[in-house]
Amino acid sequence: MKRTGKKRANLRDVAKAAGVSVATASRVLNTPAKVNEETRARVEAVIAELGFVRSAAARAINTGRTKMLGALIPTLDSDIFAQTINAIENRLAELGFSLVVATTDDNRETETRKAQELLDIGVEGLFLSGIAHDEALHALIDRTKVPAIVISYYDEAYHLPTIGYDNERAAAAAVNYLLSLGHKDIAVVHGPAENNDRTRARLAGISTDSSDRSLTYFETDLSIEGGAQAVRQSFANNRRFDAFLCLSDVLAFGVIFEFQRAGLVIPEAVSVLGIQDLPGARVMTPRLSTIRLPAQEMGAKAAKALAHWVETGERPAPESLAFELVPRESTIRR
Amino acid sequence: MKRTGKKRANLRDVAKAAGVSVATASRVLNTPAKVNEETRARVEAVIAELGFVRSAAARAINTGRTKMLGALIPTLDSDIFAQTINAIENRLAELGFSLVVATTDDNRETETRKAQELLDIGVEGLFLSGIAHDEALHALIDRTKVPAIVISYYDEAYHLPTIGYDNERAAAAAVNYLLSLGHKDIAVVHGPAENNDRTRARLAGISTDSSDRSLTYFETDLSIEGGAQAVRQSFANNRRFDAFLCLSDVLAFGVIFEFQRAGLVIPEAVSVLGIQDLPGARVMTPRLSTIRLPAQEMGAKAAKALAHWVETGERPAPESLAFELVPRESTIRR
DNA sequence: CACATTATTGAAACTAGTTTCATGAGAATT
DNA sequence: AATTCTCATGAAACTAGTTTCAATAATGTG
Repeated sequence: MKRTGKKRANLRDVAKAAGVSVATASRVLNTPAKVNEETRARVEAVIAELGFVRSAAARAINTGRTKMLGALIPTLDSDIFAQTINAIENRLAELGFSLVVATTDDNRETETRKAQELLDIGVEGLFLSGIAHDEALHALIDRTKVPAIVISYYDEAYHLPTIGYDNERAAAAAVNYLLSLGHKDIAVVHGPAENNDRTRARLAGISTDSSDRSLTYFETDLSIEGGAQAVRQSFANNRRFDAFLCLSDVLAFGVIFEFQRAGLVIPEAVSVLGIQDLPGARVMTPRLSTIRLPAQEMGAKAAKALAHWVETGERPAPESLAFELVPRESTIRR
Repeated sequence: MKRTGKKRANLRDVAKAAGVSVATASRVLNTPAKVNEETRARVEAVIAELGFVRSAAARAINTGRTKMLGALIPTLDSDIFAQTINAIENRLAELGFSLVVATTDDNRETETRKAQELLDIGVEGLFLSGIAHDEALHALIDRTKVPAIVISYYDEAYHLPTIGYDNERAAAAAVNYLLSLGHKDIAVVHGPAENNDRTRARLAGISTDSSDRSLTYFETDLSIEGGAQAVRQSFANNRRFDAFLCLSDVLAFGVIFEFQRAGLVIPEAVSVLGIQDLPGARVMTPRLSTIRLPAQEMGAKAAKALAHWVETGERPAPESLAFELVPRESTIRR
């Protein structure tokens, strides 16, 4: 182990320099009201002088508190989680918690491993994305009893509290809107369904039980480029649709860009509908019609709920956040 | 404080149950080779049975290691940092470190406060964005001697190692490219300069010492909407330009969308150049010409450098990452 | 002025591990 | 057979704090 010159000052050093006991020095840090004003001033002066920083580890060992929470998310390299994580971090900072992020690449083993690592470093609670997880992760949560809440998903019946929107109903609202506009022949563009329960729930929401409509599925990368690819594939198949229902705004961006590249005008040539309402959606040309998911609100509520759970031991109730159809310029009646 | 039923098993419990000393139990965890095979098996069985998880805090208190690093970034709610942070987290995970993120809103006091909090919870190193920081933050870093490296910025002379690109030269390359295309009357769109040294460095790189060119500045929000606003303002002033130089891709997106809204065709009506090369840049229509900044590479290198510094005490050398002009469809010779 | 109450403070125990040092048992060397 | 060495192990010290308990000192009450 390295030893960078003189070691850091600890509470004993402070106590000695201030001529008090470690107990009193500790009190200055934790319950200053219980310490005589003069003594407190003296100790505080020494603390400043020595540049004393109390060890979080030693503190945690006694109180059992680390004030850290962990978030397991598929990736940070995507607008989709940015708002949520940002909102979580902001709210958590207000509540005095720190956020440790870990990305899973939508891989369940990775998720379980990283969850274990987060617990190892002492996080007091976990944010999970969606409800598809390894059995081992469930076992880990059961065994350690660590508070864990699920975001981006709402399912009242799930064994962990979920705070999110109902992906299935959001997707259903999306198709219904397109149907209400008279679209019959719809292309559905979605990201990988295999390991992504949010995508699966959305797919479930647009079930094709009626015969007066046709749904054609394009599974692609969950990215702008992925959306563009889906359109290129439809061109290659020489297939025209009334509308493109994109299960995520990023896909819709790619779809629109690719149609524009082909010289086609949205929404006259085809209606395009997204889900999410990313910041770019209302600025792009044409402005993207979409189902707005309250990412920010979700992050804030999830942060508050998990912090409260950790603080009080009271398990929060699941919360369903309302999504909202935001019709803009990329959809038109047919 | 809460007491959730029976408390968690600790090493003493394990030792007692296995009929060994805590020293031996500790050895099973840390230096299993030094323990007799039978004894080890017995202890391991007890560990599994009791569901023992060693406390990271107690461990950290002894070793002084938390294996956590902190990142201070302006915001997570922006594509700009997503790639970098994602790359950092990925690389760090490989190296056995966890990442704690803290957002600063480009506010220096917030940054200093959160830096202190990160140190309080025991991070062993810090990632900072850019070189504009509070004096108090510098003092904190000096005092605690915590390894800290700066990303998104390259300045060999800076008192902390910088790993990033030369914002000034990147911006210079951008103007020079526009000038080389014959553009004389250029609108420069940039985000808030006040608290953002990257923006300031980029502005410095496009100094207007020559008289055969004109630069008109639009300071706006660093967002897609901000870019759109700049264009609306230029319309309101009835002002036409040869080109829009956007000091960030997000601004360029907004600029292009707003021109398209006005029915103008890019690049025929006006050239638009960005800086960054976000994922959407090469997919949008028209594909955005930009200066590519190696965000991913930067994140990976920064992660490696800081981890190495923390592990070995060897301060890394500053690294300048090459930016690259990526001419695409949004610029044209005039 | 005697007694009760409150405010300060320190010694020591305690948190959950790691690590040093000493000891005893075998094994290897001379 | 005596000595040396290695291996396995435990006791106790140590990390850096918090907290309990007891002991003063100071103040208030009757």
